[in-house]
Amino acid sequence: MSVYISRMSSKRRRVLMTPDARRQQLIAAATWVFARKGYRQAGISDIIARAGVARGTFYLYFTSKQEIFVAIVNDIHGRITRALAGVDSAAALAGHATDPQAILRASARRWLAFFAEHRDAATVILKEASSIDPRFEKGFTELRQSAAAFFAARFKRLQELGMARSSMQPELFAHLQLGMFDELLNRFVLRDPHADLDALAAALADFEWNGIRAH
Amino acid sequence: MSVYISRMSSKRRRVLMTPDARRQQLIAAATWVFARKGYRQAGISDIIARAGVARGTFYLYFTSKQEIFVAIVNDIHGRITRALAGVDSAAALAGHATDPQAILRASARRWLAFFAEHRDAATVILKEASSIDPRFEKGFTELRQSAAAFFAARFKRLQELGMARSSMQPELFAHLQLGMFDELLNRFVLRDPHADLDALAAALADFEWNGIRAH
Amino acid sequence: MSVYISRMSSKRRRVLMTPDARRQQLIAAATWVFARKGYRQAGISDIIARAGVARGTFYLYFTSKQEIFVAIVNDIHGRITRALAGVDSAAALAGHATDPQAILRASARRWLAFFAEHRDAATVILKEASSIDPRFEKGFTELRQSAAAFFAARFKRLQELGMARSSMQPELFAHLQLGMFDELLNRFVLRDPHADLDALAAALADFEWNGIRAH
Amino acid sequence: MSVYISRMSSKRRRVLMTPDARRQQLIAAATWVFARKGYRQAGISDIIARAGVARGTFYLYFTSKQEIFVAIVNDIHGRITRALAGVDSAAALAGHATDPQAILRASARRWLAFFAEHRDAATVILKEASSIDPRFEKGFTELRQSAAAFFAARFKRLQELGMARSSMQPELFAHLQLGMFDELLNRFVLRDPHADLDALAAALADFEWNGIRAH
DNA sequence: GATGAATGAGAGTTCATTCAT
DNA sequence: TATGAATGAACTCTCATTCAT
Repeated sequence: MSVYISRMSSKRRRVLMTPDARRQQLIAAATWVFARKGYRQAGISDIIARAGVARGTFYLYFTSKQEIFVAIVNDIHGRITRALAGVDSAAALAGHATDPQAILRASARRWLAFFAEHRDAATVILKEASSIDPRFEKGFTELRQSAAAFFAARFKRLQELGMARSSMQPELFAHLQLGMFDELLNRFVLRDPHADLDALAAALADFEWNGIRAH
Repeated sequence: MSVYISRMSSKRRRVLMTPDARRQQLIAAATWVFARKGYRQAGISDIIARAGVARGTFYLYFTSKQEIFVAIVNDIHGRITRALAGVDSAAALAGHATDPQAILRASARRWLAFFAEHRDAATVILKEASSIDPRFEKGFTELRQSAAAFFAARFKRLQELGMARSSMQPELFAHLQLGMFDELLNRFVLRDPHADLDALAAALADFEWNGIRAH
Repeated sequence: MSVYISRMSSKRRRVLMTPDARRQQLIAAATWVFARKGYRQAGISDIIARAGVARGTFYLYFTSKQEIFVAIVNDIHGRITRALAGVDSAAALAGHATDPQAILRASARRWLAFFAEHRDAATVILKEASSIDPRFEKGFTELRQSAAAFFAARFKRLQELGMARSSMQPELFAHLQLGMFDELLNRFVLRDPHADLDALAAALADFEWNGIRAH
Repeated sequence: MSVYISRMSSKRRRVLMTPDARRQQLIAAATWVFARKGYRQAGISDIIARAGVARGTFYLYFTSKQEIFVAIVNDIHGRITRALAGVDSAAALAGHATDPQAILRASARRWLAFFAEHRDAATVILKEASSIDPRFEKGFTELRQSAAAFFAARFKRLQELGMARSSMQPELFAHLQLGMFDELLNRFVLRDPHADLDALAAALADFEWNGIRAH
């Protein structure tokens, strides 16, 4: 029965695209699939079904499932790196240079927005980052390292300006911040398209700046 | 090839155990395996090899790979629940009731120690918690919920005592705390058997209590 | 439609065998298949269909198609080596020690009979020996080397006894003999179960001994 | 990846050729490829890469991979047929008409030289001749038949002249000769561009004429 | 004519699960 | 109860062939 159904629905119309466009299309499809099924659970079948191409087409652009995954991670890494460059200068330009908490808030807001915009890619990263597959270890480590280094550097600047306590280790703080981001993304942002990013960013910055003590 | 080897060297001695003991033995083996390979990478072969049991025996105790995974999560959930009951009272008993930061520190210290003691189980949880598999969603959600609720409740008590700022939402704080815990465990505790738990707990409590502002 | 047919005819009865027996059965099936289809053309499907086992069963005994091929070649190599040991002594025992042509004839007869008995294996060797696949190069080279060395050694003995011309290089003669054997097998023996091996062996020995000159 | 490389470096210049020239070019490329990789290992990709032609172009000249293979075999068959016509007359012209061994030697020398000159084509024939593929059976059988018939006819002439023993069957001798040729080509000529063809031809003729008996 | 992106049947392989012993 | 040989659906990947440009 399913044989007949597939026979009827198949006979795909051949659609030609430039290699670059097809590649991007496949990366998009794979991101979508990986975000929903996870790397191992997802099959090439899912990806090509989503992209609407034949099996062989996939292997015209990527030599393996692994390769497209790396391509996705690199793609995101690139976007993040580019975004990173803009975050601080943008925050500074916003004229809050003298208000650290405002800087923290603006920065957090931008990060949350960035991942909200790249929901699927962010999901892939968060879901698979802890996967044990050693073939991907490198990509994820670099990604996380980049972020941690960025946060640590910014914190150090605050310390040098005498604004942040010098008793706090920058690297440790960077990781705590990463952990909080992960959780906020996982819990609130990625699950809810209408999450109030402003409120989350404000609360986070407030906590980071003041702690929980009632002064 | 390996067939011959096993035939020659093993010829497993039938070790009789009570059903409960067998079950526990299998859960322990599976925990060890899942922690190292991840749920999907790990095969039944790995588990039975570690347990020293035949293939069929596994299915005498668990109807599927999925089921033993759920059993592991439930097992841990139980341990955590039991541990949770002791954490606060223990902290209180320690006589720091009047020093909130000390309470936070002692509590964090206990949590870190708990997971350090259950390294493999903790690894399984952290690695697979973000797995998308909806069959596991429930177990993980409950686990996390339990922890979040516990943290939120404690924070609320601090607020009621006028020790913590009332502008901070308990639920949000609970999640931030969870995120920081995850990261500390992942980055420092689970990777390093000799991690300095005291220092980590102290730093965490200090940050939670004071934030990063230079007062 | 074929779906239904296969559904009806499938549901294989599960037949248990000892690993050794199953292994031999698979080697036999693969030899049969490779002899008829050639290594690359033949699929695992053909082998398991012939053996009447499931796909997975094959991989229980061989890790790859390549491996079972090597197993076949080794199997034959072993048989040949064992046969080689018997050929000459047997020929000598036959009491023809003083009649070189009779020795050549008896030896040829035995060789032809050996390959006639292992028709499929012989076919595999002859068909695939010239295959370019470098993964099999070694096995075949050894096989051929063994045979060539054996022939060369025997010829040298004849020379030392003053029975064979010393102007003929043993190694070259060994190869010429191999070439003739190949052709006889290919043309006459392997294609025709009723080939007159006595006649072929006699003609070959006659030619080797006397050449074609009318004395 | 290679996609980018080829895009950047190639952008193939449309080289216009007459259909016949294209066809020959493709046959040459395929011969080269098949000789090195074997029929099944070789891909259309290899052939078009060697020919510097697009995928579709190949199918403009040959309807299938199989067809170009047949074309190669026919091509060689034609060359051999043409060469055959010249061999004997040439040998005769050389004035050795009265010395049968010299005729054998000269003939062998010419054959060896012919295949040495068409090394790749010869390799293809020898490697694939034993391929089981029934689609190619015909071509190879004809090829071999032609050669065998030629050798048999010449031998018969020697017999009629009373120079060769009449007890030797011409057809059998023809095949023995073919077998020896195959082996010499395979072992010595095709592997070594500097093989001493004179020596090989002399040794072969000597053996054929005199056998191995010490007279 | 010529191109090369696209196709999809079919290959080899894996592994959770079953069942004869 | 315990065993481990056997199963087969599902997976990743290949490549001769097609066809829109």
